Amino acid sequence: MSENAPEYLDFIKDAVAKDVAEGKTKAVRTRFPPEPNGWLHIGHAKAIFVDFGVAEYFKGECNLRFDDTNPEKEDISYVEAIKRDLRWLGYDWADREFYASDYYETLYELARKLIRMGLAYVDDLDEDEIRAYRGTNVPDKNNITYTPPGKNSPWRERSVEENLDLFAKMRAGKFADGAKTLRAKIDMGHPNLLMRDPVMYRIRREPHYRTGTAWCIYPMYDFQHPLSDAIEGVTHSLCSLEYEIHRPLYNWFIEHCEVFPSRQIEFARLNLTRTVLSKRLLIQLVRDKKVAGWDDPRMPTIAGLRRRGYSPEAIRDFLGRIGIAKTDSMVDIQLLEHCVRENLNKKASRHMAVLRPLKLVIDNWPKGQVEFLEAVNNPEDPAAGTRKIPFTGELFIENEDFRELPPPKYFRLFPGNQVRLRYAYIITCTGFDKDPVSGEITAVRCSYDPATRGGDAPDNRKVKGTIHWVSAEQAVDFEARLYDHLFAVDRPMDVAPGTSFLENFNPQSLEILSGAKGEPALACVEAGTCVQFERLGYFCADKSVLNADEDSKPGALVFNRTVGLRDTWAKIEKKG
RNA sequence: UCCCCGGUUGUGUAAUGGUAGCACAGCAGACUCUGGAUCUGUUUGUGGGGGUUCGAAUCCUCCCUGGGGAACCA
Repeated sequence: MSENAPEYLDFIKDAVAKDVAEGKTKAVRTRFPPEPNGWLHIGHAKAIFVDFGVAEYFKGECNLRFDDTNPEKEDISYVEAIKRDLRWLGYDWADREFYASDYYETLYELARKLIRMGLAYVDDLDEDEIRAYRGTNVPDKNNITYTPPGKNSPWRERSVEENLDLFAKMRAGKFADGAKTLRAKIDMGHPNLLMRDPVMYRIRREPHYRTGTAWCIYPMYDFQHPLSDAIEGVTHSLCSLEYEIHRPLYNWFIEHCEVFPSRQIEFARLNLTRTVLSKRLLIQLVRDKKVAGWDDPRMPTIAGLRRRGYSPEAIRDFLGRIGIAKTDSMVDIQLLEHCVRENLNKKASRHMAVLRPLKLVIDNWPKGQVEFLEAVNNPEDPAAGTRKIPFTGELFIENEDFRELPPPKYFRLFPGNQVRLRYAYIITCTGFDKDPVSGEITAVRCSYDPATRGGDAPDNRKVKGTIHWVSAEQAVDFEARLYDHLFAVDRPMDVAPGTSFLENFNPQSLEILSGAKGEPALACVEAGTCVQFERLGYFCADKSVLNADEDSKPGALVFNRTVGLRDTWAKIEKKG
């Protein structure tokens, strides 16, 4: 699973290795803790790669734990989706599938333990009062904000007995939602605001997707997470940078609850150019109908990438290359694209397809004759074999492979020029038909050289251009969906204040071509399979996880462009 | 304001006091029945000042700069 693993240790493995060497850790155990409130995306994949990767490197185990302590947002459907994507990515958690919600009773007892130790108390302050007492930023007389020390809650010094009694009543539903909280008694003057008596439990009469109405109090992340780790014997709790400031609190709960000490280590989350990786923003794209859904092939979700044609190997290769560090970074999406190309180049079988068909007529071709020409399925993999493709006197070629007036360095078809039809014959362009009204070129005319069958030139003459084609009569029709980056700029979030990132949405992120033509073999490509259309790019027969009846199938073929081939010509043309 | 964490070519990431390397991108060339693939070559970097040291990306210090935090979310 760690193909392309670098030979050096990243800073996390380095730290874990030291813990092992010093005997602090015997068997390494990590965990991947998704909250079941959304779909997994490539950013999560990095976390998965780190969590499972570190465990694997030290021959330990990584648990899957659903961090489900907020009943308002979570749902079983997300659990299923997360497990599906995790498996697809190639990860296995065996029987170690856990839920923080299974720990509610233990967590409750640990909270009582803290109360008995005089380290937790029931507070009657409401939400706004808690914020005010905490000492959130306030503007002073010069309108400069500052952070004053917090003030103790008037309920902070309740007796252990009273706290125990009130906490039991909270659980029993004797109080209204939000009327009381259980708080850790730490230090209202602490410079780290999170240490100013954080809330451990809140009252919320919201049915939970797993525990139903059994509980009306729910534990908060800061209290629950370190203890869930402890319950599972997690030795290293790896998370993103934003939790760095939570670490003192994480350690405080471990120390005072006197439980198994897990070590939290933080690393930078993934950012990718020309897309967004935040659940909130992704939801907005779906809600505003900018994309067709969570598994729209433009989405950076695992399901979106899969539908786009990305393979798990390509994604893992990418994750291995970007490295792990504490620097906030913005990875160029071209690296991801490089990884798919490299992966698909090795395994995708080649086909010929024409996206924007232009009729090509071979005037000296024997009328009605059909020949079957041999084509290799994958030049990178001889074992993939060959296939026969029908060839006739009426073909479709790519519209952009013909120019009435060729620009400099253009070596495809133009009047008088020779090109090779891939695997077929060398032809010479003799002219073209033009609609006198619209000025549109309706057909290109040429003659073929019978001595060049298969595409070889017996006289060794140099033919610079080779273009792809499809025999008109035998062609299968399909719909091509050409996908491009979701956003037209590298950093979609960089917008003027008051404007939305949606301003940067790329209107050309999807182009649908309904009249595409392909060689007959395309009719049998199964939904979900990726192929290369020669000279065009990698395409994946559409397959959605949501509605199977929309899948690509014979008679209704749909191919999604995963990524185009490297296009040197486009660069030349751009430079002029 | 306060607290925490960062700054190595265009973008990521190594070098753990001892020759600043790798990948992607870029550029140039070779080869090619995909303007693909492959191969070769190549441009660009330690945020700044001071200090310690024979020697500093690395240690100290000040400054600059970026990110994060101040939810009864995770």
